[in-house]
Amino acid sequence: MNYGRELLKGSTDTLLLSLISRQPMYGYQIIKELAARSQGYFKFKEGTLYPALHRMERGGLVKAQWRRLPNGQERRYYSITAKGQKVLETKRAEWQGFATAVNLIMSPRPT
Amino acid sequence: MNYGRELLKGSTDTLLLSLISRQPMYGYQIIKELAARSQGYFKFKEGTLYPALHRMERGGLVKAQWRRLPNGQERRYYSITAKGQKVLETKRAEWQGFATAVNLIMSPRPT
DNA sequence: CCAGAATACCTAGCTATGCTATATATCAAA
DNA sequence: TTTGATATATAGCATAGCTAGGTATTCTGG
Repeated sequence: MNYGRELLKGSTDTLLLSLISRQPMYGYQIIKELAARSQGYFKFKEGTLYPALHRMERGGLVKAQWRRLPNGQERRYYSITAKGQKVLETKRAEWQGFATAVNLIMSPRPT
Repeated sequence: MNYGRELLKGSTDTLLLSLISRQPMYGYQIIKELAARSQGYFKFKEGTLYPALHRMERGGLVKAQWRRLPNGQERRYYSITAKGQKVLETKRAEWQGFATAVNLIMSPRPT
C-alpha cells in the first residue's frame, strides 16, 4: 500500500467487514469510503480489494448482489452475513490485542 | 503467529529494532523479552526471528557480534546502527499513522 | 549418571496476500 | 472526441511469517 509496506496484511478483512457491516457497499465505493473515513490514509488498490472481497464471499463472510442503475451502470453490492458478523467481532478483538501488545513493546514502561 | 494471522507483517522489524535499540540482545533473548514485555502476547517463532535479523543485518540496520560465555556457550548479540535508528523513527511514525487510520475505520465518528 | 528440558542458532520450502499491470466497459465533460 | 472518473476483474510477482526440520551445548530432576 505504501505505508509500512506490509502493515496492512491481516487487517484488510477487518477493515472491509467494518465498513460493510454499517451498510451494503460496492467495491469502488468501498475504496472511496476507506479513503474518506481515514482522512486519505487508506488508498486501497483494486488488486487488493477485489480479491479480498471474492475471498470473503467464498468464505461466506459477505454476500454479493448485482444492481443495475437507471443509466445502465452495474454495481456489485456486498453485505455482511451472520458469519461475517461473528468473524468481525473476533477480528476486532484481535486487532485490539495486537495493537496493545505492539504499544507495550514500542512504548515500554520503565524496566 | 496466531493472532490475526498476518497482522505481524510489517511490524516485525519495528518491534525488533525497538527492543535492540534499548540494549544489544541475542536472538533467544529477544524472543523471551518480546513475550515478557507484551505479557505473553508475542511468541516469535525462530523461523520469523532469525531471517528477520539476518535481513536487517544485510540492510545495515543492525550489526552482530559473537560472544562466548565463560561456560562456552555462544551467543550472537545484535545492536542497532545509526541507520537502524533512523529507520526505527520512521517505522514508529508509520505505525502511529497506521493504527490511527485503522481506528478511524473501526470506531468511526457518527456519519 | 542419564534423560529430557532448556538454551541457542540456522534454513529450505510452503503459503498467504498485497501490489503491479493490464483488460474491459460506461458515462460525463471539455 | 478524447480525457478522466466510474466500475469490475485477474494473472503474475514479491514479500515475509510459519512449519518443520537440523545441529550443538548446558542445566536439572530422578
